[in-house]
Amino acid sequence: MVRPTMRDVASTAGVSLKTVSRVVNGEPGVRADTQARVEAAIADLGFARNDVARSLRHGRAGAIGLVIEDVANPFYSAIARTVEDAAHARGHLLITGSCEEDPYREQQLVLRLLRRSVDALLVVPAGTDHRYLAFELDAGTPIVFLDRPPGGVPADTVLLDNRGGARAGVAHLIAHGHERIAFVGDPPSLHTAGERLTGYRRALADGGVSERAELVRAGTHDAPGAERAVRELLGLAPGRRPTALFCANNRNTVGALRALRDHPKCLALVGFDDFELADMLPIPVTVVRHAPEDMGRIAAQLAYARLDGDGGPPQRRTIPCELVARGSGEVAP
Amino acid sequence: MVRPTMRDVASTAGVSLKTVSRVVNGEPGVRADTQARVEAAIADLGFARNDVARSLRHGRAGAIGLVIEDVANPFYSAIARTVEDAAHARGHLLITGSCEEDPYREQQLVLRLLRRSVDALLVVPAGTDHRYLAFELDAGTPIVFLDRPPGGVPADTVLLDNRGGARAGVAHLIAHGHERIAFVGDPPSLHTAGERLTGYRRALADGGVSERAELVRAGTHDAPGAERAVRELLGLAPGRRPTALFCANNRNTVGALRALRDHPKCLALVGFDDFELADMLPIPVTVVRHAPEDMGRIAAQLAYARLDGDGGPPQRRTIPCELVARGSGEVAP
DNA sequence: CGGCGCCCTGACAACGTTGTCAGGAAACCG
DNA sequence: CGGTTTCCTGACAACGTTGTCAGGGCGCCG
Repeated sequence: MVRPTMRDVASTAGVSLKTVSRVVNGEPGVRADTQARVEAAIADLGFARNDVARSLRHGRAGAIGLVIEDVANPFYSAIARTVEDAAHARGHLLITGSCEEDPYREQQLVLRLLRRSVDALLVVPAGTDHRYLAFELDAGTPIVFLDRPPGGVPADTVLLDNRGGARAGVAHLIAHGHERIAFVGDPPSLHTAGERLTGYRRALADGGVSERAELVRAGTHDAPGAERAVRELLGLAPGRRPTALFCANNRNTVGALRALRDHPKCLALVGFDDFELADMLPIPVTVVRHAPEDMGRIAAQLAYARLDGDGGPPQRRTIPCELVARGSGEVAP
Repeated sequence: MVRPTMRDVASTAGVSLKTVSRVVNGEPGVRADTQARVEAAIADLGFARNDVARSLRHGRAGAIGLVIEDVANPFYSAIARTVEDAAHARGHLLITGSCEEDPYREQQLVLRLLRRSVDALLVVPAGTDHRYLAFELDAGTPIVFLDRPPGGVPADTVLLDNRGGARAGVAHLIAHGHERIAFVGDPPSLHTAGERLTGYRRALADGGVSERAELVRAGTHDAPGAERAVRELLGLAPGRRPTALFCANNRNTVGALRALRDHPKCLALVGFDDFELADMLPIPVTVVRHAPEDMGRIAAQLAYARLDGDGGPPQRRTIPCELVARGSGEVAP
C-alpha cells in the first residue's frame, strides 16, 4: 500500500542507496552481479523512481507547459499536438491548461506551471499585461507567446500574418465585385481580431470601397454569437444588406454558415482559418488558410533553442496565410 | 538570473525561513507587521514558491494525468476539456499526453506520469495488457480507464455503449430497407471497434440479414484509409455493391463522405460519433451520438471519489448512445 | 510578585533523489 | 614485491519546502 523508495530497494538488495541510484539511471561503474541483484529487488518491490524528488535535486523538470484558450477548439488542439511532438522528441512531458479567454485564469495557470518548474512555457495569452512575468523572464525561463503578443515585457512571439491574411480575403471578395462586405469577428480588443479588422479596412481602402459601420460586427466570440450577428445583417433592408461576409475566425465562420443556411439569397463568404469539411459543404467554403501546426512547431523550436543556451534578443516570427478558393468566396453579388 | 527561495526571502525580511513559509501558505500565528515585512520581501525579490519541493515534502502532487490517443481528435479533446474542468474545480493541474495508438508509448507515458506523482490517472489505453500497473493500483493510486477496458487488472472503467449504439445504427438502416450494409471501421482488435462490429452483426441477425464478408472493412484507422476502403466498396459490381454504410467512428465517417462525394449514386450512411457540421453537409449525416464530455466527467468523478477515500470494488460505467436521424441514414436502397 | 498560559518565532528533521568525494580491493606496472 | 592505477562501492550533503517541537516574551490571574 506504500510506494517503495531507493532506500527500500537498497536494503532488499543489500547495497547502498547510491548504488541503486546508479542502476536506475544506467550510470557506469556497477559490477554485473550487483546490478542484477538490484534489478531483481526493483522488480520484486515494483519500484519506480520518484521524478518529483529527481526534479528537485537537479533543477530540471523534464516537462514544458502550454497554456491555450480551449483544447476543444481545433486551432488550439493542432498547436497542442505539434508542441507535444516536439516535447516528446526531447523526452519531455507536456502540461497543458486552458484559460478560456480569462486573463485571471491565464495568470493563475501560468504561475502554477512556473511554480511546478516547467522548463519552458508556451502561452496563448488571454490578457494584455504580462509584466507579472518579468521576474521569470529575468530568471531565464524560456517563455514563448503564440498567436498574440505579450504586453509590457519582451519575449519570443509567434504570430499569424493576421493583417495580410484578412486583407487578402477581403480583397478577393472585392475582386469578385462585392462592395457591401460585412466583417464578423471577435472584439478588436483581442489582438488577432483587431489585426484582422485592420486588414479588412486596408483591403476596403485599397479597393476604394468605403466602410459602412453597420456592417462591422466585431464583438461576437463564439459560433452562436456569430449566428445571431449574421441574422441581424440579413435582416437589413436589401439596399443595405451585405452581399458578402468576411468571418474573422473558424468559430465565427461556423456560426455564419448556420445563419446563411436558412436564407434564400446566397451570400459570398470568406473565412479566416481553415476547418475540417470546409470543402464538403454544399457550397465549399473559401478560406484564408494557415498552418497552426507550424505555429506550435516554431514556438517549441524557439523555446528549446533558449533552453539550449540561445541568449539572443527576443524574436518575432510570422506564419504566412494563403487564400484557398473553394466556391463560397467566388459567389457574385 | 536565479530564482529566489524562502531562505532568501527570510534573510531579506530578517525572519526565519519557517515564518516565510507560514506567510506564503496563509498559516495563522504571524504578527501583522512581520507578515507585512515578509510580503514586502516577497514582492521585492519576485519570490514564487517551488511546488516541486512542496510536492515532495507532503506527498500530494496537485495534478492529475490524462493519457489519450490524440488531442487533435475532437472526441478526445472533448474528454480532455471536461477532465480539465473537473481538475480545475479541485485546484488541480491537468497533465496530458497522447500515445498515438502505440501501446509502448502508452506505457511510457503512463509510467512517466506516475513517476511524477500525479495524484490520479485517467487513461484511454492503446495496449491490451495493463499488468504493469498492478503495483501502482496496489499502492492506491486511482487509475480510471476510459473508452476501452483495462487488460489483466481490475480498475474503474467508463465505456460507451458501443454494441448497443452500433446495433441501433445498423437496425435503422435495415428498417429503411437496406440489406447490403457495409461496415467501415478500425481493426476489431481495438476494443471499441470490436464491440461495434459485434453490434453490427447483432443488428443483421435481428433483421434476418446475412452477413457478407466482402462488405466488412474492419482495418482502416484513419480518414484516408476509410476513403480508400469505401472506394473499393463502390467499385464492386452493382449487385454486390453496398446500398448503405455503417461507419464505426468519426474518422471513418469523414473518409467515407469524401469517397461518396464523387460517386453518382447516393448511398445511405450512418456514422458512429457525432461531429461538427454533420448537420450542414449536403445530405445531413445521421449519426449514433453520445456525450464524450460525460465520459470525461464521470471518469474524473470516479478518480476523485477514490482520492477522497472510496475503497469500494472497481466500477464500470456505461455512457448511452442515441440515434440522431438527419437524412443520410434515411436514404432508400 | 510569582506562576501559568498564550502568542509568536525559529531550529531541526524529513520528503526521495543525485552530485561529490573518499576509501577499499583488485589489478597492473616497474 | 611495493607502489600506483583502476574499479567498484558507500557516506554524506544538498535541492526547497513543510511538520514538529521547543523556547522566549508577554499578559493575566491569583
